Amino acid sequence: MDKENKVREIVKQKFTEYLTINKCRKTPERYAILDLIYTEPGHFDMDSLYKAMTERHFRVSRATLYNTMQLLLECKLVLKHQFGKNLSFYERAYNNDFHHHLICTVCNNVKEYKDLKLKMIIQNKKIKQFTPSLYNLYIYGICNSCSRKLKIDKNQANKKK
Amino acid sequence: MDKENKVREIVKQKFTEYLTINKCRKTPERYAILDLIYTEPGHFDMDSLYKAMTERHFRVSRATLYNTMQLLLECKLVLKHQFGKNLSFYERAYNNDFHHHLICTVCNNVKEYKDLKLKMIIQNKKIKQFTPSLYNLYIYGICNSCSRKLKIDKNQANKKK
DNA sequence: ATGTATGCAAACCATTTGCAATGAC
DNA sequence: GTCATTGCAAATGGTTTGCATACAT
Repeated sequence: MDKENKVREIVKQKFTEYLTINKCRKTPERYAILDLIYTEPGHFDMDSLYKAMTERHFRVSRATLYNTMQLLLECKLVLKHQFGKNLSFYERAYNNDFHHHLICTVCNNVKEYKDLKLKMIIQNKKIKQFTPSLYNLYIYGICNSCSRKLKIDKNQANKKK
Repeated sequence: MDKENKVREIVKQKFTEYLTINKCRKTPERYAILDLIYTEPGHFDMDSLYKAMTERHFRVSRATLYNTMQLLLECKLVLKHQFGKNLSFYERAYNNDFHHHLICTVCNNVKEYKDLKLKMIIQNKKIKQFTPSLYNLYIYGICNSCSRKLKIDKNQANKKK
């Protein structure tokens, strides 16, 4: 069994545990959604997940998607993000190297940014009167390809003068 | 002139500069919104801002509120946050000590968390192929008053056994 | 058998948009 | 006088909800 399949088995077990403890039913829809989420890394939104489910010939209602996502957030198998826009993004949480996020304010692209040292510093912070469970660091700015384009635009504007 | 009034004068000047450079009109609505935002510290959402404007007997449409907020975000006089919920929060940016955010996942309260050392570490990070302009650190967890309540609930559950 | 979870469609609600009227320049 | 900005009301679009049906237990 390759590593990816092993991960999918493990998260399935974890999900089963969670559903059992919380007296929730183990429906095929819930497992199908979890499985799809763990077939590909990276961020996704609800609409693309909905379409991907359909492509897999396992159509579920949007209501069920949201319901299941809520469970997956609660048992920390999925993380949720909101990068300034009015749209939520999600990503798998298990076996996904924790990373921060770089968001380009020009093209809206999101890049992962891994910094183990920074991660440790934030995680080891002792905070008064608060018990942290997870955190998100979003760094906004301009990515290289956008800043290159902006430079070219600027040069062309100067030439015209 | 007290300090608060001075700050309001300065941000007004900064806004005027921005509007001039970008050839936008200097409407009373825009200045009234900026002024209101800078009369009180802390986070606010659009609805409370809308109501506060009305209370001040300066009613503006929601469209204008959103329009103006966009300008204020662009000239960095206001910061925008999304704490997991489907609602945006804002806060003044000028003369507001930069801070991180602690979000209680039980009561949804948001607390400011100031840590100068952490701030400096994050701000001084050199990131490859990316030019950062601002960042948000959101720490999710359970606040003290909620964890106290949870403990009491747990004890009462045990007594019943 | 019981009641939770599903699909569907309608409702919700923050935000955006189109357009006529206003007013900054 | 011109055209950006406003207010209004309608539209948008992601998310939630209510309810009858299906199905996990």
